[in-house]
Amino acid sequence: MLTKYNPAEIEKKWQKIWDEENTFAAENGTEKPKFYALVEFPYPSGQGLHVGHPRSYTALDVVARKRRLEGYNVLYPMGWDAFGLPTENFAIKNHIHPEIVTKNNVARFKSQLQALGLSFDWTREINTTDPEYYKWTQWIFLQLFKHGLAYKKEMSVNWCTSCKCVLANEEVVNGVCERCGGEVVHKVKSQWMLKITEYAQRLIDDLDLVDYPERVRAQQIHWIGRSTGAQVTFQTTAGQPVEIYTTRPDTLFGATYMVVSPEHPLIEEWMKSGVLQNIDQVRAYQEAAAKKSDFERTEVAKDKTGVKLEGVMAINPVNDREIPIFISDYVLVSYGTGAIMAVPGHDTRDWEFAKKFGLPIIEVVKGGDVEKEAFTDCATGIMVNSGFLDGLTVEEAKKKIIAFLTEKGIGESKVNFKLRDWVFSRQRYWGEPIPIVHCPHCGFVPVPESQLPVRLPMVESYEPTDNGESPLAAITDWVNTTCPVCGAPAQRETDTMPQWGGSSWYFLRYCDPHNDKELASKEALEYWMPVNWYNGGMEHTTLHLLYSRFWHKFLYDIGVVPTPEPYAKRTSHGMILGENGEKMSKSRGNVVNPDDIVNEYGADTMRLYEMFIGDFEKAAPWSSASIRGCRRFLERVWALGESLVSGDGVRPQLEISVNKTIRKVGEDIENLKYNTAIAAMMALLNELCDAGGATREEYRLLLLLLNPFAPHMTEELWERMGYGGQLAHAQWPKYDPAKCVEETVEIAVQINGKIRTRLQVPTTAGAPEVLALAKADEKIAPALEGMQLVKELYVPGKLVNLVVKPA
RNA sequence: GCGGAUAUGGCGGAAUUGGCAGACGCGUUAGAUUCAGGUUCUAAUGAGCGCAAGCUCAUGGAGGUUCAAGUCCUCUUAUCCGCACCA
Repeated sequence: MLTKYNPAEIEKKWQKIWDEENTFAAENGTEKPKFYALVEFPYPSGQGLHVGHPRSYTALDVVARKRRLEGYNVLYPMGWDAFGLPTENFAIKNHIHPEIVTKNNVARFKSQLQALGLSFDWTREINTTDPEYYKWTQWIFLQLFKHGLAYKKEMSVNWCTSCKCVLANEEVVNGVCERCGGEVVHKVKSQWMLKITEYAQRLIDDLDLVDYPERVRAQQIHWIGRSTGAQVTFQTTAGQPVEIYTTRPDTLFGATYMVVSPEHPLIEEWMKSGVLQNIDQVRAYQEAAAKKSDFERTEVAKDKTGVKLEGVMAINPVNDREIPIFISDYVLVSYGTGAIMAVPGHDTRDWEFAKKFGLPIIEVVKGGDVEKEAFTDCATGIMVNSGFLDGLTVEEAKKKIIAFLTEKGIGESKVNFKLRDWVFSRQRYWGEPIPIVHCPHCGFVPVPESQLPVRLPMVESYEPTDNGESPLAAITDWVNTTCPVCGAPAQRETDTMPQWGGSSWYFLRYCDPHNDKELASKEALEYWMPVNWYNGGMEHTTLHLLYSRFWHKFLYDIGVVPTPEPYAKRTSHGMILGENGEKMSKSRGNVVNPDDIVNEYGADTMRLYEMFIGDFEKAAPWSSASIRGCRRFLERVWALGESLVSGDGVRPQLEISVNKTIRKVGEDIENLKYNTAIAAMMALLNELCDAGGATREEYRLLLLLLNPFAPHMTEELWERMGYGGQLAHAQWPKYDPAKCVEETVEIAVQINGKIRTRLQVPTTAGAPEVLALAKADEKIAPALEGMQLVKELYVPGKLVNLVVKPA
């Protein structure tokens, strides 16, 4: 063969062949076992591919390629999550239509991905901005609407002043916009909402049905934030009762005041009815609270503020004591009932507030010093100053008080979630139009399914407006329509969906991407779902991952999909950092462009390096020095093929190494341990070189093992060596467990836990035999002289430990 | 503050149920080859002591359990990620 390894040439060659032959196309409706591998489809940004993308894509490509060799029908698809703000902003700035921008970006991304030799089934490529795709995104929205899970609500929302757009709670990070870092303020707007809260419990419970990493599980559970407590009714001197929520109903006797959020609706009533005496003061506080941005609100979270409501008192239902009512922004209108009973003795926030406003602090659980700080540790305490609860433990008191409240009809046990409903409206152009018509007579009317998709109108200007209206609102001949029910003049909904819409079900579309009758056929879904292995970033844990589980559960409930969960197994890769250990970013100047790496070293080296860089689940800094080691390894593999040694099959002295490597590479790939799988292949290569070269069969096995990582090079060598057919259609090698065991093992011999010598013993030797050998050893025997043998241990295949003491 | 994780050579990282710490790679050093340089090959490479056989110390820190601890327990420090007035 005697040619130099030239990745540029052979990579192009094989990419062309794979493309022309559709080598990696998945088949619907075969008898073969299926395997559905999925990676998060990218947002085709203007910057092109990042070196972080291939880490995830290559990892599952390795799995997908291995599964194919193992005889599976593999679905490993790719597509584009192409709606979104950066495209729209770029389009506005450069006066190019977002559709064109998207097309260009997709073309660039696709060629970059293809240059990496990823075995995606490109016949199933999808694009969320394709009307044939978003038709079904809209269809799902209509089903949600018809089942009462999509509703419109006047509410205070997060408004990004820079994007000029509403954000979901999940999109607000540290009080600023997750995407652009812009200031987020509150704005009261009428918004489409999705009732994800209806699924809160199931989104927690069904985590037991799937295989997710602990950190993902924990983060989702924490985000959903279930708590159990009680809702209790407090009467007031003004007449109207106030409902409060507490997780500590046992401390009810210690409630010395009440706090309601500044937005609590009862305040308006008390103003109107005239019972409230300090209206001006209360108004001023409400306005100040409303004006604060999310950022300020979290910044100044330390110091408690508030105003007492003069003229109205609440009545503690267990002892009929009148207690004052305050408003304070430490109570959130959106959680629980927007009102709390304050127990300063046993809640830190209440304690701070009570100290500041000079309110009484009553100890109701013994064990702390409530004058010094709130005693919140409820596990140990015994109830005091609590009437009929005195002497009980906290747990007993909780049960007893809830029984008491329930019997009197003034309270009940109650579960609350931190999870809020999903704000689903965006006031931007480049998104799926929400398929609803506003009719003055009929209200919100769904667009008939036969009229889907509601296409985005082609327009000249799609700039966001300062008044908070969608740019679509200005396109009157699109907005004005007729009511599908009564035929009267009506108007289209002008808000669009958030980017999370299209990505909440895309994995279903891959099963049957060209279906124009359904989002995917029943047969296709039953065959392919659930996704067997889904890899993606941690940043999507509380956004995409939660949203898509919610949509999927809904679709399951209405009989569209066959599984309660979309993804059987989820894994998460670590980030690839810049060479300086910091996150890669343009401003830090540490960005590595994958194109440059492919050009300089080839795609196979790039793939191999990204899999070898470190623990797959952890962040790892890029190293331009280390990547050379990967290229060197491939060159050595190449060179090994040039001088095969004669011999049939695997030579006896290499049988064990070869079998062990086959086992290790296979197992490591399944366990996300790509780095050690590669290390094992490197070790085998070293051994083959030490043995003077590889036989034809040994080399063939090495190429098979390496193929998922370096598919082009191994395919080329497979052809040159004439192993027959294409490697892509070959069979993954099997190992013989009997041949993974050496004939002799090296045993460490310790005296009192310190290693004295090493011994070769037959693998089959039993404990007495090995111990006898050890004790007779020339290094060990003298050391045992005059000592008393207290204990002798033999760990099979590992070590002997002789415990001695002076006789 | 709460939740999750991490800490091992100069660097990235290995290490089944507790059982020989540092696999594999990078880097470095020496030598060989080629030479304009890179490439390639061989050897060495945790630290300290020793001519050597060898010894001692080493997995963020301090204790503990154990014949045996990177691994288990307690405390502690640092870093990263997520959440954060959620009653």
